[in-house]
Amino acid sequence: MHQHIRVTVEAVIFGYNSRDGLSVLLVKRTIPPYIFKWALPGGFASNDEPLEVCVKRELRTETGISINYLEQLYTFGAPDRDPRGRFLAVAYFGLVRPTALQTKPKPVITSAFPLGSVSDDREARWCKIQELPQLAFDHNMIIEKALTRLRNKIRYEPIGFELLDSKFPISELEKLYETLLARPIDRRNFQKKLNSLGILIAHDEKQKAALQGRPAKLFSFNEQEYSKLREEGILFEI
Amino acid sequence: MHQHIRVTVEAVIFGYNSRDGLSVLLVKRTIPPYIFKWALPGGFASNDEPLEVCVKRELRTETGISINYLEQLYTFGAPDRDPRGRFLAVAYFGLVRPTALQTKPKPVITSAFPLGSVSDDREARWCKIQELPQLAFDHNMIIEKALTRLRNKIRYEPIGFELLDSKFPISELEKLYETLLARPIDRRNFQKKLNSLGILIAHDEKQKAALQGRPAKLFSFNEQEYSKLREEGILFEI
DNA sequence: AATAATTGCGTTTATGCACCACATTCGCCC
DNA sequence: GGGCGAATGTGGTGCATAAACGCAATTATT
Repeated sequence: MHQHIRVTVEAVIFGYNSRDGLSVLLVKRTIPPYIFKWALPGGFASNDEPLEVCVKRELRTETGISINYLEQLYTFGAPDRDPRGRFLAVAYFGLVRPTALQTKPKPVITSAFPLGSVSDDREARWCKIQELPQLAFDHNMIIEKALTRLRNKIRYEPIGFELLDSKFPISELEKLYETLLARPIDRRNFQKKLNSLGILIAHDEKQKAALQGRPAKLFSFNEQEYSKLREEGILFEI
Repeated sequence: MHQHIRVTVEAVIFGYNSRDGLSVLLVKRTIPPYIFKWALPGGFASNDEPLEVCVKRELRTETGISINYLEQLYTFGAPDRDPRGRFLAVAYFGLVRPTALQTKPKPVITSAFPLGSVSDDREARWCKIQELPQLAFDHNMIIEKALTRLRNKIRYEPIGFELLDSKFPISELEKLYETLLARPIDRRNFQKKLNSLGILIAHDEKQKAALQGRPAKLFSFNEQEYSKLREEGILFEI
């Protein structure tokens, strides 16, 4: 008997800012099944492209978002996960900087919505992780898996930086970790740890427009130093 | 244009003993492409089964090995990874106990061979990871990925136990970790750590047939206690 | 009975983490 | 301008845990 399995790629894209916490990028479906339901951006895999290229293309056309980090998450293949028949979903997991969060994600097909407008027929949006609606297919489960991966991975790989602007105050990084790990972190020990690792580059600039209090120094992630440490077997751990 | 992507499942099955170190289960291909080359056990995904069920079935029919732990590893989808056309390989990652390593893996496929027969033209075997030949397709790369996963995972999840007999001396576990992490571990601290976690059950039995030296007490993994600790947020770390 | 090998348990030293104290630098208000 | 609130930068201390090391106990071998 001949094999008949179709393949889609899906993307769980996380964004973060200190006001809203963690958000996920969603698109509204325009065709059945699950028409008008929110879903993960994604679509059919093409016959000749690498899977990762497919995801990036779908993301670009469906949301116009430029991603900062992308890795494969998991392949979902339950026989009944799609009413149309047997579908594999190769899910990816991505991160964007806060600047991408501020701009409204918009399909490139339609002309741009004015920034900040909230129209009911919009087709892509950021949704806070705590406020996720019921999504199409098994997409809630996919996000759950991506969240678990994110929470585990930031503890031993420096991917948290990918969720912040390239220059950031340490307190921002700390708040990010507190949000994701759901536990308080000692400000001073956190700073001391990062300083002793030497994977931060201090800048002369200072944070502008702090709401109140002393403006913080800005830092950026020292990728060179990190890969050097990695080779020496010293690992990042929070 | 219509999508035409076929799907296979592949399994990287690891076995361990203190004499040979880590080994991988291989099967010899009997059809082109790569005919007579060694490859990972696997095959076409069926239309209506969950992927994991497919892998287990293929493993049973191709090698007769009973596996002890199985999880999804990664989906390989480079457009040129199979000369026959576009193929996705959903790779799984599994572990067996040493008893499975001692018995020669044998295909149960054809009715031509009686079940227990061990013919010289056998098509499945264990291969030490240091002695891997060039395999069919991208299977060397798949094993590389599985190895990385194994080495990382044993550090924070108790899957090392799945590579040992259900009752084992602590020194066996320690040697396993030394082999996989490729660094020496202090015997006494290792033992203390496991004892303080309380995830080992001590047995009255002692190791039989030690080559020399004092026979060691036998222990087994306390799954109940481990899942209890897990719920309390205390995690396993070596 | 001496020796080698390996296990089991204890002691000391170093490191990391929770917690405290205080100076510094900004905005804001009087 | 000076005091105040709020947040950042930097130093330090005590405790718990991990790393490093010592040594006796148990077995096979000779």
